[in-house]
Amino acid sequence: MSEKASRKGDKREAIVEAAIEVFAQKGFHAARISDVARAAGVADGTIYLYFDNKEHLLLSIFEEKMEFLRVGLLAALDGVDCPLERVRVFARFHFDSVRRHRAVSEVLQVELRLSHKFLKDYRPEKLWDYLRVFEQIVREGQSRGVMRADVDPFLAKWAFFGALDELGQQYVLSRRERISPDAAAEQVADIFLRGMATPAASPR
Amino acid sequence: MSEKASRKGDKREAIVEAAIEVFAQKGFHAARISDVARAAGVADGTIYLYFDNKEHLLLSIFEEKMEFLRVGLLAALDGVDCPLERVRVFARFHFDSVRRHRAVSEVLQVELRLSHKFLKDYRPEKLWDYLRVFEQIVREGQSRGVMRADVDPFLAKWAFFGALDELGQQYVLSRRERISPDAAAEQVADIFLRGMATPAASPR
Amino acid sequence: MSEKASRKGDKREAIVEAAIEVFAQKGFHAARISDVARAAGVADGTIYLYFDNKEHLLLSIFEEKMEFLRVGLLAALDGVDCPLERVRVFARFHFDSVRRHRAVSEVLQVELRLSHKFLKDYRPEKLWDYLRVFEQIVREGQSRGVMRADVDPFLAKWAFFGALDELGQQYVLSRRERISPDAAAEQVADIFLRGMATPAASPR
Amino acid sequence: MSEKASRKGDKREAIVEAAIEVFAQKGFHAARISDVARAAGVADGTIYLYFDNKEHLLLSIFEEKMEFLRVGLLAALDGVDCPLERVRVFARFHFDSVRRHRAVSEVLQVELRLSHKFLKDYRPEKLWDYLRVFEQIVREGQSRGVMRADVDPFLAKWAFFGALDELGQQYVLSRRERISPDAAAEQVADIFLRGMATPAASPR
DNA sequence: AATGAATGAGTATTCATTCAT
DNA sequence: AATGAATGAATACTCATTCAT
Repeated sequence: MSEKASRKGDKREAIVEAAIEVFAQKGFHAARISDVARAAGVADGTIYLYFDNKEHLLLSIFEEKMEFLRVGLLAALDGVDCPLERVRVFARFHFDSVRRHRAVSEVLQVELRLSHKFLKDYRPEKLWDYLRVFEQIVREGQSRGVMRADVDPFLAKWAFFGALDELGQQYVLSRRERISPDAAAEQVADIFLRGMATPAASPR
Repeated sequence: MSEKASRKGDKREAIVEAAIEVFAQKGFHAARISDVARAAGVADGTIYLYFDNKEHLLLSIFEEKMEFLRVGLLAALDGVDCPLERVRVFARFHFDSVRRHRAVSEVLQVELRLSHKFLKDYRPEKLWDYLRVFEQIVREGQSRGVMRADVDPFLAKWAFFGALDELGQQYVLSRRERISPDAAAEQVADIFLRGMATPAASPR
Repeated sequence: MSEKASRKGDKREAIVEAAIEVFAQKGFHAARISDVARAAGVADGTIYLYFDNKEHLLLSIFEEKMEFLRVGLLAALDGVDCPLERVRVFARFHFDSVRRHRAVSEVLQVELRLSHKFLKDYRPEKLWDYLRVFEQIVREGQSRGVMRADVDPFLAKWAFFGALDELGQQYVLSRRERISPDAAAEQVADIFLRGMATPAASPR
Repeated sequence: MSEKASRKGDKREAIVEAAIEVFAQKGFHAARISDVARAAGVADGTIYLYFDNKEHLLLSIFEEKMEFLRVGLLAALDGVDCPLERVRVFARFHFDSVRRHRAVSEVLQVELRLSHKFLKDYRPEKLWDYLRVFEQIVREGQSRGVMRADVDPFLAKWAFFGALDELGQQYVLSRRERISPDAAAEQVADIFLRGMATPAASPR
């Protein structure tokens, strides 16, 4: 990779990281492009060489970080065979990511929801990819007979994500650490695991 | 009630209902005060006789509708004794409300989150009141021995709300009716009910 | 005078006095009609029964207080024969009025100048009447030979008023009492008196 | 000076000059920022690159023009030794400036007073600098024995300025030229000169 | 005469985006 | 590629005034 290309990558990366910090701190709407530019050490106009507009910058963060999350999730699940156990690993991985990348999580969970585009027009394929992993776990659990056949994988997927995301939000937004990510992971895992397991497979 | 008082109430009510429709349709940010005023059949300035500013109008909708929701919930729960059954009634009531008051739900679930103030500064006491009902159900279930003692009522509450809210959002935002509120209610109820029940109390 | 008429006068008077206080305190522009109404103990609309509009209220204050000032000036000058001495009495009377009616002075000197209408369109006849007294003093002084014939009474009048008004403003606006109204009166009187006197009539 | 610097200076200068014309013609309050922008040939937003807000623009005009005035005054006084004569030169210079920069004078004398901030909060140091020249003339005249020792330089300064300013206002605001700046200068000079001179130094 | 709820015109300011250099 | 000065659209809010009661 040439020096120039390297610099190019650096600059784009600097903007993304600066944007995450600025968006997490001030919120997407209150954050000005010039704030991000200053934090990234570039000129305002430079941002537009890498991103179409302010919203696209937010969406790029979303896409890249969700993909990063999905890859990490697959790695965490690697070697875990039992579908019930995989549910627990999923929950643990999610809350662990929230804890380790707090600013990123705040942007993903809070600011991204603010984007009307995201909610109404944008199709968050990367989120769907991430959650499809859960859906697969359920289907596998059902075919193995450890999860109830009358669980709707599609609905369960959104319910599971809602639970993770809401607790993640409460964790990120609460200054006082009223929520332990570890405890949250186990609680959500316990509930969904037992909630979806067949009586035979259910832990006592 | 005197003619005057009646009219006065009507005007405020008209503004609130108009705001719900306009916010649901155009989104809080895109909605202009003059849009709300026109829809309510009042002058722009009149809105400021009843609400401090645009954001306060949104928050007022939240407060009033959440309170309405909580009262309805208590009525729905009235006469249902078993804590496990009460969880199911809660879920059913929630999705029923979403279906019946779609615009309100869209504002509460989607547009409200646009408000940075709501997310960062505002303390949504009315939401907490609504969810506290669930927390009480869990505590009662635990003292009756039908719910596991190692369920954390606080965490379970937010997980439950996250599941309800996420599915509610998917329902409200999806134009194609991929999600049936009835099915969603039963799924969430099933999962949480079984997920929190003691083995003895768990349905087979 | 009937009770009703009396009340009517009282209400108008209350508005005028309230307006003087409010205008002096907050400034004409920053003062809201509702501020004046509250201070006067009447409804907003009531003010419009007595005054055409906000500006007219200010102008009415000006007219009435300037007339009051002119009458007081004539009384103060009564019995003072020597034109040079009359100049001194004028200066003393002016600063004495400023001191005794500070709020009124602030409105007259400061806020009134803010009225574009006053400066561009409005013809402040009452001010002219007040200052015409000075012009007459000069003319009398000239015909008696105690004031120089090459003094232009018209120009001298405005110069004299400018001096009085500027010092009055400095007095009213300075929180720290850097200016003594008494000293100011004597200084202005001394300068104009000697400045306009013939060498023969000039005090040594 | 580089091309860039030149253009940059031009743009700011263009805004200042445009503002003077627009403020003089329509008045500060009636003038819209977009009026100034159009007159200056720039976009509305550009004005905010150089000035914090509308009021700051007015104050900047004041500062710059008062400084310009003071420098010109010192040049006019250069070589004039006698304090009494310097008073006359001051008066002539002032009215000459008013005549030659009518729009500037109108803004300084009339529109500036519209600013509540100017009157109540702002400390017009540049005006003080300008008038301090007069105060120095008086002190010098006293130490040379050509001006009465009982003249208060501070009070005389404000009286003198009041006279100049009031006549300047009457000149600027009167469409019909009822006031000759030359005559006004001589009148004010004559009165203050004789009014402050010692009997020995007083012109016959 | 008095009220005060309702009106709605009017505008400074922000900031994402562009583009000449 | 990078800059950053310049642009200009877009809108919540105020408050003098009105008028039905």
